[in-house]
Amino acid sequence: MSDAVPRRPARCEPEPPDADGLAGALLRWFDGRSRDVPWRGESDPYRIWVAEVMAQQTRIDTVRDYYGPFLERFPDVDSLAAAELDDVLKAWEGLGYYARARRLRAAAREIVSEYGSRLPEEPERLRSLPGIGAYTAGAIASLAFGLPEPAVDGNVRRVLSRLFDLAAPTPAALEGRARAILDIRPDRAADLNQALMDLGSSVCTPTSPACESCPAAGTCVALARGTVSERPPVRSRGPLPHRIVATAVVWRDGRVLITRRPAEGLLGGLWEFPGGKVEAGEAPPEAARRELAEELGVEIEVGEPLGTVEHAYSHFRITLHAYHARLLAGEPRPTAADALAWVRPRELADYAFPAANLRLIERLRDGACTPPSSFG
DNA sequence: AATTCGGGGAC
DNA sequence: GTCCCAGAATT
Repeated sequence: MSDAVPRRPARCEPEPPDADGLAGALLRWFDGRSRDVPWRGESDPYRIWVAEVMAQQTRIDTVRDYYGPFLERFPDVDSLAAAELDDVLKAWEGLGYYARARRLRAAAREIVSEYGSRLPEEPERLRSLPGIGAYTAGAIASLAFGLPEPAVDGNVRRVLSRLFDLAAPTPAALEGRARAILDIRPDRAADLNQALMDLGSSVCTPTSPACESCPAAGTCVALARGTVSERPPVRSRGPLPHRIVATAVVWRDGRVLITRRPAEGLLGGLWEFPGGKVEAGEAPPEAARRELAEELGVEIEVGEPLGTVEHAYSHFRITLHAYHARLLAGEPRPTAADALAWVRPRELADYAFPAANLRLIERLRDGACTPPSSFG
């Protein structure tokens, strides 16, 4: 792969970083650092796999809060494979990207049935499992099995883009550069991968990187050329769409109605209070009545507001208007949702909810878990 | 190559 | 407010 080899520089440009010296510099720097990622020191491939999936697009400090409890709940591949999806999602509640939890469980079942409950070592086989892409396959192969496989995450992409001053590198090009570094010390591939990631998160940061204290500053082409702030390029996004949503907390005999979202798609498999989009020119209570009629086939009376929640997702933001309500006619049947349940307020803690709904549940608890007197 | 898919922390 | 995070899957 020709991309793996740095091109010869034009005259009067800095020497290209030689992978040889670079690997040594990275390892010396890495060896002197405190090791604080939650799975550092782990040798169980299962536990490393769980950590890497949790870490996808998620900060380490966030993963830290979920990692221990998840492993306590699901200590090995077999326990995860045998678990109900609802229970896995509950352990994932608040982490986001809930397809990860569904795929993690699906992959566990495949590992049990196809691999005798042991993760395969080969990157290609890892890559074929649900939820394991190029990065995670390389991370597991190197961290758990010691193979010299690249693991290019967002940090490494930024570090390599700067070290080699690459304006728009393809994934294959980045993996080639990473592999060239690993091949110098294949015996320490895991440490080199982690050094590149750690460097990106602590020194070679997106804005105001600490180049003066970077172990690779001497061979960084972008630093020499003054292009660090342009590597990698930022692509600006447009303004976030804004959705206004109305939801109903329907009470009956001291229980509230919740519905489960379809497994696929946004917030797949999570529970929520039923409701939907407020159409133009529509008042939120009116929207709540219409949505429950359409989705559950019931007529409701909308009562006093429970509160309003603002919440931002990656690609849009919502304003959530919630109201106490009660049934007037009909027995709810899930059509858009794939299940429903009547639960006591304190039992809500047993179900996995999106963050915005958790804010509503908080308010229910502040209200002593009781409906307005008129809805008792 | 572009989109979808969460949530939160840093700035 | 914007950006980005130890990305994967789909189109």
